[in-house]
Amino acid sequence: MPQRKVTRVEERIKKLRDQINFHNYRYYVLDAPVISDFEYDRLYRELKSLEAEHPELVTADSPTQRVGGEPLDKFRKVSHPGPILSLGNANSAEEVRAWFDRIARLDRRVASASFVVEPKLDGLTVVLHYEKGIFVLGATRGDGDTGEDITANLKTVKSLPLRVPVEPGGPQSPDRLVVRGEALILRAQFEQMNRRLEQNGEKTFVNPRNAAAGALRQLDPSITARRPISLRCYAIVDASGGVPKRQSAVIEYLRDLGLPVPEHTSMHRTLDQAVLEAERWASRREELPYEADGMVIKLDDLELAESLGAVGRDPRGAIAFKFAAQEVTTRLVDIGVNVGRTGVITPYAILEPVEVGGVTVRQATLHNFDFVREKDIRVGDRVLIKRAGEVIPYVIGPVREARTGAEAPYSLPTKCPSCGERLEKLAQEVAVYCLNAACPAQLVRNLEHFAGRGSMDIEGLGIKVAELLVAQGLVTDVADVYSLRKEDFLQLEGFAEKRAENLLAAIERSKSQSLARLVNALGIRGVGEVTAGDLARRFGGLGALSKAAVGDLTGVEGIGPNIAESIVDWLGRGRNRSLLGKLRRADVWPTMSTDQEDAAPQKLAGRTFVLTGTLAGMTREVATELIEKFGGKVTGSVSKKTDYVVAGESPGSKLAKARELGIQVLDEAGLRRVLAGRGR
DNA sequence: GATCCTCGAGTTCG
DNA sequence: CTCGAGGATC
Repeated sequence: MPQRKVTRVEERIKKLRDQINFHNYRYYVLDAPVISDFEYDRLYRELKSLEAEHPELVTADSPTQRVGGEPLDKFRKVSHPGPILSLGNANSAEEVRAWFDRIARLDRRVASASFVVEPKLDGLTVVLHYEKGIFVLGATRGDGDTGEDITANLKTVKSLPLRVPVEPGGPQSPDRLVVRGEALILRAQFEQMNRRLEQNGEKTFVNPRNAAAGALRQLDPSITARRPISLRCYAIVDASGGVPKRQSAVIEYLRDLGLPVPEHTSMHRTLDQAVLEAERWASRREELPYEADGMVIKLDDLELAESLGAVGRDPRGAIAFKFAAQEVTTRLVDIGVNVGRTGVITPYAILEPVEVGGVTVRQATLHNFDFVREKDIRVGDRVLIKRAGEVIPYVIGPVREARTGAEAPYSLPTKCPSCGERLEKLAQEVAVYCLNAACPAQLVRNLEHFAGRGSMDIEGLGIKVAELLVAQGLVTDVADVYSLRKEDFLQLEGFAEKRAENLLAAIERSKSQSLARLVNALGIRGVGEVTAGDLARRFGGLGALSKAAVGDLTGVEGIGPNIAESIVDWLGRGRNRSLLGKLRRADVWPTMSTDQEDAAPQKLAGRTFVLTGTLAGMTREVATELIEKFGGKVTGSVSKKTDYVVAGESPGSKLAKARELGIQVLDEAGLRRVLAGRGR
């Protein structure tokens, strides 16, 4: 080979690679890009075309080589330079202190040691090899001694630098540097990915961990490249030169080399402070950008940690303070069915009781029968239960690997569990219905709804009492509550003088509820609080409403042909006409004058509010009332049309959405200012 | 006709 | 809170 001089093309290629690597780092590691996506694309395309013209200049660390190479037959085995250890677990602060006492007895220096606390990332452990600063090999953890070579897949991970240091001028990497990291998918990206998969009718992933692990074990790297894998590095496994001897310095050193490191690591002078920090995160785990199953407490002094040795695979110098599990498996004992107030039949899971996120779960909804069929959930299965930030636990799906073969596919119920009527599946609907208008289960749910908070608000009439009243035959439709007498209640289980009197008084009070609430209370399909309010304003009374035709109803905002049809259908049924008659005779017949509500100046007219979180000085109901009093509107979800989002304590996803859409966020004081007409 | 928005309905444990 | 579906809007 004749000696070549460095050509202009070569220089340009090198410059482009440096720039692209730098911008990758800004974008994927620091999350702070300095150029637009458009400019980035331009650089990338230029490099790509130069490399196409000069294939001899393509190198392994070129950013264009992230996706490349042919699918593999299988992964090559790789020996790790040292054992990739796991971690001992502690499930409580006491267990952490016990760990500390044990190691303090082994070495007196522990007593005055500092600790680093970092999230215990729930992803796939990877081992990354850099030779002379170039990424040459990436492996899975495997059994801790030997892993699999997944270099091609890891190269598609954008936050993994193909060369370190990324920026010149920082610390230099030793000739050989092997780091330990975690490949994972950020929560936000996981959700985005699943939404996209769902839209395309593809199978979604159960959780970020499985998705990440699955993606990295693909033999075809182009599949991996389509998954939004991220990386966090937190330890040095091996190095040929001097590297920091303290964990806190290691993190900083890795960060300075341009490697992504975990967010929210912290240093503590005492164990107590470290434990406090770990406990603090236990209740705020949702704020971490990725899933973590605990916090790791490590001795900052790595030489001291090393000298303590290990118990089996668990090094003594660190411990994982586990969060209460938010994802567990348990046995599906049976599938039960509920009857809703509209007659919809919904399945629910009866589970072997299991702790999830600090509470014992025995039951969980299965949404609808399509869900059961799609996930192929069978009685006897082990199922994965999740109870994330929300309170409500739900079944994610069966663990197919744990099947014994005895589990039979679930078949739809054919009869109503309450009245035995044949169930019908209406055309074009997911739901299965019990169409028996006199079905006792439906009546119970109807009565519960009628007495509920957004309806007639009868205190003391919940589902238990509703069940008793229906079972005793004291109530055959919701209007019957107004003809109940004290003696009726006294024959019910758990009722004595006082309770009967209280309930009767509550029923009496409910007679003066507004027309809007009464319309809502009737439980007409498709008519809820909002629509009931619209109907009340439009018709002013039940008399006028019951004479309405489809054409009159579709004139009301928010009511289209379907709901109009549903209302007319409800009004036309004999039992409902008799129900209305009973209400009238009981003098439960409110009216609403059209101009009654316009007392306050309508200064918020046309403005839409969304409430999230808990307000300190007022309940959400009060806030809603106030906003509506001034002509404003309160809706449940944030959209472009939302004017204000009012955020209280521990707000939900709506706050994030508001930020995303650039909608003004008010705190409680801000809401008061707006209500008072000051500021905006 | 497609997309965006809003409403309704169902939901668990302590 | 989240989903699905009905309704409104472009």
